[in-house]
Amino acid sequence: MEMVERRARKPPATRLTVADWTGAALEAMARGGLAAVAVEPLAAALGATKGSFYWHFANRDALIEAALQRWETDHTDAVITMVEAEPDPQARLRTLIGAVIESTAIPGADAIELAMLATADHPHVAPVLARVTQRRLAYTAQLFEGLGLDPDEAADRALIAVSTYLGHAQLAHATPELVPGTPELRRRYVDRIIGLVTAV
Amino acid sequence: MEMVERRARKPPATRLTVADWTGAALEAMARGGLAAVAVEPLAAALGATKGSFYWHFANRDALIEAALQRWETDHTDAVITMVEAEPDPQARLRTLIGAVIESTAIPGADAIELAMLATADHPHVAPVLARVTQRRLAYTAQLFEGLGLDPDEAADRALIAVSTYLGHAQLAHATPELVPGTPELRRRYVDRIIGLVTAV
DNA sequence: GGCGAAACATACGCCACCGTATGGAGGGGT
DNA sequence: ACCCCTCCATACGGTGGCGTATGTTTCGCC
Repeated sequence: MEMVERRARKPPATRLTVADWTGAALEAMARGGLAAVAVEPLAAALGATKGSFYWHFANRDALIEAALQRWETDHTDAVITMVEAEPDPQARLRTLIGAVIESTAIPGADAIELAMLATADHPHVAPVLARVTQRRLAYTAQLFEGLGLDPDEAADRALIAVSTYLGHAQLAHATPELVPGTPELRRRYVDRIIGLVTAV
Repeated sequence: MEMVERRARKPPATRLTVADWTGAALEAMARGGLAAVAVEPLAAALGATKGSFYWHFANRDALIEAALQRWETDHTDAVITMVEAEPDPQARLRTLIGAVIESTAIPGADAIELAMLATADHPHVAPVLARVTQRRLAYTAQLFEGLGLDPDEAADRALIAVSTYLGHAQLAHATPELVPGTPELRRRYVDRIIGLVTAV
């Protein structure tokens, strides 16, 4: 979430940077998915033309690759570092699950991630998705091991927990009316998830 | 899964029906998502031209609507009727979860559903998705109530169960290497899911 | 203050797809 | 046998996006 901010933002009237393009690409992806990462619309949104774009990038694919890479580095461990502030594994797990469930409640928060899941087949998306998921699973399993579970059981529960998050994100996006809508309901819901997923 | 089979299939050499077009649309959707439901490619795949298509349908949107409606009716309660064969609620829940998890292991089985989730914003997709999800949640909650849980708790657990399925389907599609790969591992995994989700 | 390169605009050809217009084939009914 | 209505092919114009080619500005720098 860095802010390079070379000059003005909306009507640049000045030169654009690679970060401007990747940033616009990620915004477009959040709104309309990978298909919305199109050169000419992005140029229009930035107040420029394709001439600018094709100086900074070889083609559309290069932009996609750069944007995804930026997302991965910007995004990785954003939650985890927050969770690590908690003392014991139990509290960490609650913070983690609470945070990710709550994130699905604020509209557009997981838009890029949902867009990537929607385009998981894409050759540039797949490896990013695999790495992020792998990291999440490993970290979550580690939390469960901290609760005293053996590695097998911890791995399975991590898979269940991550699946539950992904499915909830999907539901919150596709059918928000079928998902706990108030903070209190969500709190109760998170409590029940934790209760089930940490059951002895 | 009916087979109308008017005449020959691949090189029709005869007239096409609405079902031919919606069927081809669903196949294309399973392979390439909603974006792959394109008139001219479909016509080529059916050995016809656009002239045929625009006689049966007003436009591409009408085809999408018809295909989605067909999917919803063909698809609804396919699993549920199988589950209803089981005697007690406990066995029903196991059959249900086992079946849906196993379905994510056979490639392309949930392709259309994943494609719909990937395009949940589409005005024709959203209501279909909402209805199907609503039915699933209601049925799953009913199963949990059959186990003696009060409605609130049953609803929450149904949401958790459905979310877990959706997330698992997502993972199995995006990163199949991170998901239980053998029938034995999946059996153990399903057992653990059931153990957690039915915990007292 | 002029020069060269970096950054951008303009204009073009191309492709894939949508939708329309219009002209046939082909089979049923009488 | 004819006709008509169903079904389909052909041909066309239009749109949106990709990539290239080639000017044009703007800046750093000496």
